[in-house]
Amino acid sequence: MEKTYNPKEFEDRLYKDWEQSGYFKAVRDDEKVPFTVMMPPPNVTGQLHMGHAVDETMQDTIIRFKRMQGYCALWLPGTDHAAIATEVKVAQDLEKRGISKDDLSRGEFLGYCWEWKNKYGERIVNQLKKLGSSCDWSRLAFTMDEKCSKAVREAFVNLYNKGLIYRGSRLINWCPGCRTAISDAEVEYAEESSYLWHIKYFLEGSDSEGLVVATTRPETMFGDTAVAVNPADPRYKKFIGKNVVLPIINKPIPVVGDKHADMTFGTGCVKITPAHDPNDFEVGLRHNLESVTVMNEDGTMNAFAGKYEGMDRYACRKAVVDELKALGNLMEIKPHAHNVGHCYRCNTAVEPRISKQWFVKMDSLAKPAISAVNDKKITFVPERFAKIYYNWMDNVKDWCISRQLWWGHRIPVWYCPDCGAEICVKDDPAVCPECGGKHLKQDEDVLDTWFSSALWPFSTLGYPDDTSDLEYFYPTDVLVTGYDIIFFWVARMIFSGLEHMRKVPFRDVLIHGLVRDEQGRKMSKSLGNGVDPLEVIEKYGADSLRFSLLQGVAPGNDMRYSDAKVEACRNFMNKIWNASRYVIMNCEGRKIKPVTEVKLTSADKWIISRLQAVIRDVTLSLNKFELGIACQLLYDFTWSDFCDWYIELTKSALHSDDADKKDNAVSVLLFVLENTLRLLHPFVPFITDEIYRSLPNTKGSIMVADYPRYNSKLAYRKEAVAFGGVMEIIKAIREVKVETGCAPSKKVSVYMLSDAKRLISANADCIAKLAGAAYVKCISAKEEAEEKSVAKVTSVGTLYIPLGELVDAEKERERLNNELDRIMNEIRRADGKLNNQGFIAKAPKQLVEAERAKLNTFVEMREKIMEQLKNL
RNA sequence: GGAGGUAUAGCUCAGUUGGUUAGAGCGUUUGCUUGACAUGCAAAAGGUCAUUGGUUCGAGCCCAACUAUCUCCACCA
Repeated sequence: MEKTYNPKEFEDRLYKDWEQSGYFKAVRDDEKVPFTVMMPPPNVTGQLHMGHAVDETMQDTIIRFKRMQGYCALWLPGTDHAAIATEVKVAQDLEKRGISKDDLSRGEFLGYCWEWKNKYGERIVNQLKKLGSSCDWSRLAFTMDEKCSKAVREAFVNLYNKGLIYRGSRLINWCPGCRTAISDAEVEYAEESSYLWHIKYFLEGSDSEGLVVATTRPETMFGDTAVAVNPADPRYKKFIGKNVVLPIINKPIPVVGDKHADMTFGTGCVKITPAHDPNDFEVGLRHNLESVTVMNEDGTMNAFAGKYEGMDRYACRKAVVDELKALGNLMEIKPHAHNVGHCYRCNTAVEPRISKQWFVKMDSLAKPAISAVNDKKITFVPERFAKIYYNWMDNVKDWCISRQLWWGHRIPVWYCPDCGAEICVKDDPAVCPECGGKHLKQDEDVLDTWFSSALWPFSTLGYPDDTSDLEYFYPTDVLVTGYDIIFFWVARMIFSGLEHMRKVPFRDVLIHGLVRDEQGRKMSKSLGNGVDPLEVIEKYGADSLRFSLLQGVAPGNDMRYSDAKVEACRNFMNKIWNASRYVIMNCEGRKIKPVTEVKLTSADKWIISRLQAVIRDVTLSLNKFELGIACQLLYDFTWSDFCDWYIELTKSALHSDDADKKDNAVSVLLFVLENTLRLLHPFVPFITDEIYRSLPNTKGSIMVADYPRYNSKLAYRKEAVAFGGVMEIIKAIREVKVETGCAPSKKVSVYMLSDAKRLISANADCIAKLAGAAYVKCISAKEEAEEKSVAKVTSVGTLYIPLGELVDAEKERERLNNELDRIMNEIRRADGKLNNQGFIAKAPKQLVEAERAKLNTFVEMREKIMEQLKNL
């Protein structure tokens, strides 16, 4: 083995080997319990970022853990077509190549999309492999592949036939620059300083009385079909039901009473333009108002604007204001700051526009989806995210599922121009089933991306067919994803699963946070602060990246990425590497025995007991999805307990001439190391397998080894606690050396006055080795120690170290007094607790006992220290 | 406007049914080529756990209020 850990040497090689071995494949096995994870399909818009790396690492860790535990573990990978995002990317890419989307037919454009998908889909798969993802590649899915498309058709037609899908008019966001509808998520709001124009609309038949409306958009007045006032507003109550006259075009419109009008804002009167404002649209529906669209698709005014027809909306605004001023209708202009939506792509101000769209009725779907979480059929981890889910589900509106795009699942509805029929069927119809007409035209729109991703947990397993896989692997077990898509995706999977499968899609939803940059900012393209996981892997190795993304992270919390963290993890990998190197080197020519046949030293019993505790705690943590805690447990055990203590403790045996002792030591070392590697494998798969394969007592890959199980027979509680005393002595000797300025290289003599003579004698060699002593000798009276000794009191006895000239009575007194202060504090604290009647009466007995024992030890130590002080 | 998060060592963060002397990494100080590892070892400094109350025998943890900060949703005629 090389002296330093070099992941590049083995990561790719091991991954190929895993793939060839078929370990990733999940085949139904009725002897085993299934455990299923569906990978949230990354968009094929580009490449994976750090957020994906966290998501995939968590899933891989869980699936590897379950696989080792003997479950039939399926992790199903895939990618998402990401309708609008991809379409925009492809169009941009074509533009760079000098091709305009406008010059292409639908079919031609889709050809380019598939080209794009193949390229980036493959790139994503390669990145997933670099991370070590153990997913079943034979099942790799894509939201637009045949399987998923069939599921989409089925789901759509079923909902349609149930009357849960309908077509209706709605106000949508329209980008006059791109001349396309864009979704709410693609609108970016920015504050703009503008004006609030107060315009007087005269009462019909009056040239003095009227209502003053306040508006930020005077140019839309041609589309006004009412003026609204609050029905509770005493100022305007009397106007409700009367008509006012629109200036310029002199059109009478009614005054309606509607709660939308805020009495405290502006003048309290608001003009209602249902075709150009979402709120006004709602008001229009409530009062049966006409909608008048006054603009063309490109943002210029249309014929309803009369003489302004053809003028740009902003030029028109200015002109209208001027004219109103001239007419005497403009009462006031107030500066006003407000948010204006802009197209995320071309930054043009978005224009609300009425259009016909397809919707899913949400009422009947939402109810069971809410109950499923309420009834704990689905659990969010951490629990608080259930609130976010409820918050959205409780207020959910009908879901607009049509998009004016080309890339996506085309809506399976055909229109017959001959008889006017609307046909929704699973298979493309050749003729109109109503009239036999042959001129059927399919709806031009495609479905919202989330419509297909909502079916992901079952479309990938064969739905709508009744497959054996679907029966075995569905419902899936845990869904791992970021909190940012709880409502976009998680919620939709839940109601879709319940609707189409009659079963929840997963039992647990494990939510993680965002990865931010070192300054805590969101990683984004525009800031250019994104970190490419591949570059990190190249520099530090996949295991280091994986460990750094899991360690020290609480579920659901955001985390910051920093090179320093990955570097620290790389150092940990190096530690594992070198500890293993040490163990393997020492195995040479030794007889390896099962630990049950080894005569165990107290150090052996201590480390084996610690190992059992770690096995128990790591397994518990993993079952609760507390990956960060599990990592910390393993980190501390491996570095501190195993490397810093146990390996050092074995050195005196390994450097001795006693072959039997050496065999024993190596056997225990190997046992602990091998278990540790198996514990670590789900987190850091590469390094653990690489080492595992070179251990003398293993064969095959660690991937398919059993996950360690807690064994109470190997938990030597008493001995492990007693061994703590040995460690305390070692630390005490080291402290004395530092405190007295004794050269670390000087081998001191140590005399122990203690009741635990057997323990100390048995470990005298180890203590000497680790503390840098010549020897450790037990004595029965302090007089047996040499004069001019420094004394140190521990909970297992007093130790004396003769240091001759280095002993400075003054310094010694100070040191002992400091020590005494500390002990006195402890005594006061424990005393206070034990004198508290409430504590004695109500605290658990064990705790009270422990406190008593502690107090006794401290009191003993105090006596000894005071005696030392007297002797000085 | 609505919902939610966070506040613990100089920095980044753990701390999950409330119970040892509140931990880790990085950084800092001191000393070490200690036959696996300087990507290392040893020793140490550094915290009134944002603030104020409350519940409890006992609070970093539970409750209330307050301050700061971040995020999401809705949206401002």
